[in-house]
Amino acid sequence: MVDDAPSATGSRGGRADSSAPRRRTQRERRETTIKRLIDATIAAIAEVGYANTSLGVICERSGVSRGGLFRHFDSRLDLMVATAAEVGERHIAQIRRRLSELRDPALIDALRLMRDRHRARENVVWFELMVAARTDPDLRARLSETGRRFFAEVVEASRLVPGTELFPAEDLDMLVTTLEHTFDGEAIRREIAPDPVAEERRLNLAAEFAEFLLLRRISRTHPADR
Amino acid sequence: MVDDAPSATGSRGGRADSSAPRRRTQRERRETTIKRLIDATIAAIAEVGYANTSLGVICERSGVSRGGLFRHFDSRLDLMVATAAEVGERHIAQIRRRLSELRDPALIDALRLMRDRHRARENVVWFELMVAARTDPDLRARLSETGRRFFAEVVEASRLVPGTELFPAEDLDMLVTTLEHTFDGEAIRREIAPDPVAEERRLNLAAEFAEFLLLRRISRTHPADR
DNA sequence: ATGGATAAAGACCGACCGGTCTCTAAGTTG
DNA sequence: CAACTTAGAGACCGGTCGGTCTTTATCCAT
Repeated sequence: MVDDAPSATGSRGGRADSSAPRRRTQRERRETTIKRLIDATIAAIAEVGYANTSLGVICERSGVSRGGLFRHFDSRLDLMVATAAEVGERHIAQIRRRLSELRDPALIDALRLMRDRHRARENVVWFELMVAARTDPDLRARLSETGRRFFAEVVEASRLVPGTELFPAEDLDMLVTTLEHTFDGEAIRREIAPDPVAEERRLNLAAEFAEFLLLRRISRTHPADR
Repeated sequence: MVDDAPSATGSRGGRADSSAPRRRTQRERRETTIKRLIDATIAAIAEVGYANTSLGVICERSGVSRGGLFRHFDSRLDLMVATAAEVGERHIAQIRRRLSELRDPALIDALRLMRDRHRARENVVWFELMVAARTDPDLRARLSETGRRFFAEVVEASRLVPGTELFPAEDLDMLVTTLEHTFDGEAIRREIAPDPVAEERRLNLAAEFAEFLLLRRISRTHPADR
């Protein structure tokens, strides 16, 4: 029994020992633990899938015990729902950030960005959760609220791409959703049957087609030559 | 101990008792059991998903015991692979059959048929298996062989649609694959956020995209006005 | 009929699952 | 400091999982 260190009364006084586990508030403890749990859940779902992401692997990866987990989440489902919300937010944030980094992006750039984002961890996890929700009524019920908001935000974010202002909301919604499906499907299939040539062709043709739709809109809005 | 019925020597002689379990060859026994197992697996995956389709539920639904199952399949994985092959064949067969029922179908009819097929059991099961394969190396390895053949056959079947002869192989392949992704994604999302209006609109968009590809090709082959 | 092979049944096994419970550690409040 | 609350640890539980094994039914060849 060493009972070392003068029991750390010195939170004040600026002790030089920086390696000692700094004192944290309850709120900090709580939040970092929750973050570690959700991060571990995201990583696990991306790597081994929703079904194989057991509480055991989550605890192992996060370094949090079962007791710690159940302090913050009442059930596995609750943790999964929180994870869904988190990946949704990150996905949107990433899209907005990268889109604004590109100044005045061409359609093809925006599409490529979208495709890349759909191959990224956040969206893969969201996809896994969606697929799991199809056959899990509880998850489906909880996810549908999150889902509708998420879907709407994706469309909203797409408004950052120049040219989209020409589309009425309903058209843009349908178009963006279709692209999401396309890139989701591509991301899955390339795990089994990769086809980089077709991927590139698909991207280019999607851009051309979108361009075509835009031009058509313009010529209808301004029936120029007559 | 009743020891009823004269031990059924009378396979010959046309006994009127039709409810007695007719005598079957080993081959018949084997094949019907296998069929019952695979049918049960298909139904279970469609209803409760790949992960929840345990051997227990398969045995329950099929009325076959564990012993019976393991006589014909060495592992759950083997059964799943066989199931994948079966749904693949059925999917293709259905497409071909329905496509040939429509005499000279318009593009939009073919697309609607395709969409319906992607909502049907066979394709949903195939989709579940694909998603599971992403995070299950064994399943992925076994499915990739089946998959490539299956994907090729889908494209081949699409040649039955009038007009497709105008497409070069690479364009048609890309187009059909894109449509598959689109309808797969739509089929999943409508479980959480159904949107029938957008679905109909999307169908038209798909038709327009196909026509766009054609026009584009023609205008390049015959650089008309100059 | 009889002996041998194949088909099917179901009890059984260790591993792992989600969730509970008890106890200790750490922060908070007076 | 002491009393109290919150955070976290980890042994533990009943249930289910994929897979094995022994036993019985059925078909086939002779």
